[in-house]
Amino acid sequence: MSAPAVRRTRAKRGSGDLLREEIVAAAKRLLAEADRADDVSMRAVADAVGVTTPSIYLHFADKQELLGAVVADVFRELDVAMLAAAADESTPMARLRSYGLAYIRFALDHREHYRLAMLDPCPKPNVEVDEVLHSAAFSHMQATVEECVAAGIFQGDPLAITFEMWAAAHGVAGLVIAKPYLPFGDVEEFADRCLCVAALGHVVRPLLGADPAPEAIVGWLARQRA
Amino acid sequence: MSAPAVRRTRAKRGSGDLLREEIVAAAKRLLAEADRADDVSMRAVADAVGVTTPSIYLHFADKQELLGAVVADVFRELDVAMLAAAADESTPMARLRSYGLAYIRFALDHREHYRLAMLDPCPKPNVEVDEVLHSAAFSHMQATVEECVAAGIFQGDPLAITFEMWAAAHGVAGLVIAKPYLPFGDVEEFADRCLCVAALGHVVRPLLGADPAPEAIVGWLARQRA
DNA sequence: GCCGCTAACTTAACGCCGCTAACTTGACCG
DNA sequence: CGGTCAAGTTAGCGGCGTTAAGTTAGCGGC
Repeated sequence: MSAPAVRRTRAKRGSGDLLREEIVAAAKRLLAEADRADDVSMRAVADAVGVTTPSIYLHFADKQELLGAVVADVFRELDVAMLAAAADESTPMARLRSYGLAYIRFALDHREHYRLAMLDPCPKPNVEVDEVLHSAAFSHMQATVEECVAAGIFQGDPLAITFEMWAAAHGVAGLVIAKPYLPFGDVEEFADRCLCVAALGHVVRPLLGADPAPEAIVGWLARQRA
Repeated sequence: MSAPAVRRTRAKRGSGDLLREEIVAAAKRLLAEADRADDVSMRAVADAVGVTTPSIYLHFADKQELLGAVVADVFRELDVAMLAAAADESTPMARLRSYGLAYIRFALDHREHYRLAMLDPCPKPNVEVDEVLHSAAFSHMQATVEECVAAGIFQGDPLAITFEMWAAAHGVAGLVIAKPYLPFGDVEEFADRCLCVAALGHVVRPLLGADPAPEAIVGWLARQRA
């Protein structure tokens, strides 16, 4: 296992970026196999590519940057997954639900990548990952929230509402990833309930005034029942 | 800094547990100062206590167990904080809100500890931490949710609802910890909105039937306005 | 009073890690 | 054909978690 699996042939003069892609690919594979990020060492990645460790540093400043590139690469698929999930939905609310479910499913299908992207210490914010997340998950969510606002289903600042929906989805993903042994029951249903509750909350809140106190909620409920 | 700060005197025959507490205390302090868990090394902890590194392994199997003990220790305060926050609230809904806000505030005030407890890889689930979390945060939440169900404010399985509320609170905490530079605005208000929306969602959901489809929600809203 | 036992440590070291400095090789250009 | 410089390599530093084996100090028993 420690012997260099296969010695690559040196890259042609012009293109050292070739190696860069090979490194990312190898790291991506190793990260998917391992279940902890620090089990993937620079030495292991180099070995998988068939190159010595310091060569990696010709293409990435440090390990964080390499992992950032890997995670960004994985999360580019999220865009596709979310669009595909919502392709058949015709109403904004249905799309919002599909987006949320797809987001959570993606997170659970790529736990280590999600952890690196969304659950890790952030000495310096990982620009590449954040860009991908923004352009994929976030922008779809935001656009759909804006549709909901335009349709009068939601009221308020779309950006704030998007963050709130994101927090709801992230909460489900994070909780299930961190504590998978808790009795959530079927995870997909759990996720659906959480998202549904969040969406419902946003729908109802305007009916109660801007910032409803707990008592106001109970009072409203009583009037509803009457 | 590398010289042993102060050499402790050897513990008496009966009580080696004395050192255990000193180690936890030192690790707790170092962890609060550092802002990444792996910046706290076993060597640094040993040095702070005034002992050599292997001595730690007389009391803890490995680093994870030590950090687990530290985190559990910190989270014992969460119980107090949550009770204090809700002390003046007289209705279940108000308590639920206070609990949630206190939980999020605690998480943000102890980011690294919260990360270790709730955002980290879980090769083996950290029993001690989970016990503390369960006996503090979770049991209060659950009891209050049960009150809400008893009062007819919520409907459904209290355990499931508690998990859903926990996911909401965890989502806010996790998102703000991971991406503090995003424009959430005032964090306390953001948290309050998220929790309010989740609670509202749970209040309203029974009015729409068991598992409302997106269109059902929109339809219900239209009827409400009429 | 000293003796052996063992709890409470220490010393020394292993193998891994991320990362760097300094050297070598080989493809291309004139 | 020889110089240049990108694309690697070899060697190694300091730090990490962890372990094996040795040492020291308190305490019960004779």
